[in-house]
Amino acid sequence: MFNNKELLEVKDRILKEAQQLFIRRGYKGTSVRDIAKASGTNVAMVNYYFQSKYNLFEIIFEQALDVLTKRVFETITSDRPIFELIEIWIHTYYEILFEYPEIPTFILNEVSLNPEGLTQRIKNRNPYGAFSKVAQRIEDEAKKGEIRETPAADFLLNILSLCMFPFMFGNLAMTLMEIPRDAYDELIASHEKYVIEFTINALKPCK
Amino acid sequence: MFNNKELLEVKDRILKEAQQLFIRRGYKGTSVRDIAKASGTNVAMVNYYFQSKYNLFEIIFEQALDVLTKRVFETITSDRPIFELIEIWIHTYYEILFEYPEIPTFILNEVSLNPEGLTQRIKNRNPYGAFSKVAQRIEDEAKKGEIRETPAADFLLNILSLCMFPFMFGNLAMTLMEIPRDAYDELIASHEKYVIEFTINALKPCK
DNA sequence: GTCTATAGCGGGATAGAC
DNA sequence: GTCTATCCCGCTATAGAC
Repeated sequence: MFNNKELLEVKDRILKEAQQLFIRRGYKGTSVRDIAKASGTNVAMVNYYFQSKYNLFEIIFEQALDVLTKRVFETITSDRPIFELIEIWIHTYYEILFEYPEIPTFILNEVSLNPEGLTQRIKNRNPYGAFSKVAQRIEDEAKKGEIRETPAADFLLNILSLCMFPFMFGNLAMTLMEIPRDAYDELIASHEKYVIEFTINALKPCK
Repeated sequence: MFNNKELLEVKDRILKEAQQLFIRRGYKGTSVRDIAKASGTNVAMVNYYFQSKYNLFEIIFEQALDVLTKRVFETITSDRPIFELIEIWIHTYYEILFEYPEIPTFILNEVSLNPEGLTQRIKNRNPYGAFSKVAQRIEDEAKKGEIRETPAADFLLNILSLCMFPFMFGNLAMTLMEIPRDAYDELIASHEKYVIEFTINALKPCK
């Protein structure tokens, strides 16, 4: 509901269009004028509701962090069998990124352009909590002989790499291969299965 | 040699500082005034030698592409044994990115902000040539039973993911873990070894 | 709450003196 | 080749009428 632009309150229309523009064109590449025009209002309204461009940007940035972290944190702290957990973990990332493919590029890029201002916002979410639980899990499974000896931090980084990079590479890949969005989506969907298989093969001991 | 700023010609000083600034702050985040000041000259000189900001940017962008592609293309078309080739392939990426860690973020970000203008420049390099040779190689080795059945495109994407993402993630990781550049460099160096092991384990059939 | 008008700054580019 | 001065534009933010 409320897909109709006209039915949304001005404030929400601004938020919605700001999200599109900031994520696609970045902070520097987006002007308050662009946001005002896209949401069918004017510059004064944007500042009336959000005080400043940067303040509006911070709200969008936090929303993007939510998308990338909330569901995944829930998923990886569950008590499923280890290979099932890994499969669902990867699948959750692909499902999220299928819907919001530009978010990893957006976040990493804005953080690298403005580290002082933005990293604290990520730290506030305490990502260590969720990840240390996974680390413990990996250690236990290795002791049981279910998986190979595996440094948890390196493994975590591999999962992030294998899930995020294909979407960050998407724009480039599509134009290089001269295929439209749909076709790349299909490639990505089959890539997900390969990534799961690849990861599980890498972890499984050869008995 | 010529490390001393004063000994370089004005044109080369501008190129050098423009590289730093464009790669670190992006096209939109860098002004011609910044470049002029950093190279100890003025705006008029930058335009005298390079006509426009965008023209100068294109030169820097091409240089960045060179860094990321030239050595790797040579490496992966060699006739080494397959596992040795994979090890050297990954190692080459890590060696390059150790020296220029910001380049993948820079390229992917600028392409996503300006796809029409920049992707043609990548296509011109004909990356298919090198990659199709690797694809053939993977197919042959799978037939011989040296490695598992492996879709070449997916495998290539995994290699890119596992090599590039850790550097793109670097800025964020460093501030999250509250460690300085040196410490992250050490983590990356040991991560390289894990990535090689991980990849080879994923490929090796369990005999 | 909404809008027009404008202040005030920083951007890219160039004219023209030397 | 080099530099100063300047044009003109687009940006963020706000004042003030309604």
